[in-house]
Amino acid sequence: MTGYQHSSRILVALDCIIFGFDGEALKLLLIKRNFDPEFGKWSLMGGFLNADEDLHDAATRILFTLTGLQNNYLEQLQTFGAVKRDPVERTISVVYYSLVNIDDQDPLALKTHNASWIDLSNKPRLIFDHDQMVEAALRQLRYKAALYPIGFELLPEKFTVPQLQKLYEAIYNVKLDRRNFSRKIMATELLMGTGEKDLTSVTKKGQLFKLNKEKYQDYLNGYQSFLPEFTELSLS
Amino acid sequence: MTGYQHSSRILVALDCIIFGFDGEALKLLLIKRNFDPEFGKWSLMGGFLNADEDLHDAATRILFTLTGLQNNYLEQLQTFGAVKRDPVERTISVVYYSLVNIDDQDPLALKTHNASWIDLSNKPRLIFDHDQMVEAALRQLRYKAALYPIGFELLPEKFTVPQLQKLYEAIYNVKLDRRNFSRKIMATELLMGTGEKDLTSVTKKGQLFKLNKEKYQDYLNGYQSFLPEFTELSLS
DNA sequence: TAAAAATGTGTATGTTTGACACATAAATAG
DNA sequence: CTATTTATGTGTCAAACATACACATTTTTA
Repeated sequence: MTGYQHSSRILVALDCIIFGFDGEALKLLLIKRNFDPEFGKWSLMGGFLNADEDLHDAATRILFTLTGLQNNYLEQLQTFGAVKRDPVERTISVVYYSLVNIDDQDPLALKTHNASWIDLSNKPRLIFDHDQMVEAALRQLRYKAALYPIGFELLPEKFTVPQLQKLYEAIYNVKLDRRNFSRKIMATELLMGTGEKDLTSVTKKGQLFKLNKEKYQDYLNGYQSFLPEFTELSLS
Repeated sequence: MTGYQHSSRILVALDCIIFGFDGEALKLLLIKRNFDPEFGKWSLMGGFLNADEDLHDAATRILFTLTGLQNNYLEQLQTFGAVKRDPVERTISVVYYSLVNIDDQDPLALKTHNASWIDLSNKPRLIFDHDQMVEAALRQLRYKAALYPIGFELLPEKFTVPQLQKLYEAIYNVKLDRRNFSRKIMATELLMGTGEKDLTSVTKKGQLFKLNKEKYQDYLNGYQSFLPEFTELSLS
């Protein structure tokens, strides 16, 4: 609601949780701060909302600054607004999370911002309430990836079924049965065979697939759900 | 992220989507504005964030102002931040949604604010981007009610199984099979029989149940999901 | 070249969902 | 007050799905 007598104006920040996948584990793009406040500590990438900028545009800008990427999956997560969350000044932070292909981003931009990809399992303590943000983002990723096939945003354009399985095992931190997983994925009709084989990766077997874009859109639009039984794994 | 050179401070509003259930249909508590701007039009209840106030506390305050209720289910939904969403001044709005027992609230507070319960199906056009907010809230309610038994927040303390079924039919806008629904609900072990029968409502039959608080907590904590097959209905 | 590991396809079993039958209790119409 | 209609409570069955596991083939490694 708006239009009431104005209360005080408040600083609006954005923070981005950036997920990647290296074939084995889920990774986060984190910053070792070479600026104040909290110099030397780890944090998420963030920035402030400009007065003439849409919220989503601001998130896109911040993501672009760090990765050089522009067309990634980017979704608003939640807004954190405890009074003392930032000890320096009262600031609320609108948090976004993004899924990127870890191989695509700009290494120079990473170096400039002193950023690196960290295994989720090795995550250092982050400043302020950033740990809570990451926790919430992981929960949201787990929920969303169960109903929509957004996991593909973390993979290269072409990938094998076992690669995809490893991704889902990393997201949900479970071991899955190869045969059942394959059958289920194939039933979605989301994959199109390329005829090629994977010659690049360490494991040089397995047929390469890519996404069927139309089917993919159908799933994103919610005409059917992706792996609904995974919602069970999304809880807690 | 915080601690960068400050950009401009921005007005932070909150808007509340308040859901109720009258035994037949899902309802929204809406305001016919008797103040500017947009005098005479319908909107959500809202207000501004104070500088010394946690975000969630502000939402609680706004909900209390309108309903006189304090311990309702209240969850943050999303933050709306398009530059021109409020034509008067740049304002971002953090949106919360709440589930209340429609019989519990303070009729005086409603009158004071010119608020009334409106059937979701009869919702008038709302100001600004409030229609989008309602749409997002309904989607979130549908998702959440599938995995967690939060629907009970909309019912009185004691209720019958058919009442509960009507609620879920209203939330998901579907017709459900009485026998299958009953079986499934009973399997959750969430209901405790009171031995009483419903003598108050129009329909004077059916055993009255109340929530098993411990089981309820287990479900809220995500140790198991509530009606997972409903996630299918949450999509789109 | 042989052994080990990863891959692709297939089958059987238990559980869950969704469609439907029947009996009983309560409300309504005459 | 009684008959009819409506709402409620419990049960059964078949189809769909999830899970567990077997086997043959290909690729990698020793």
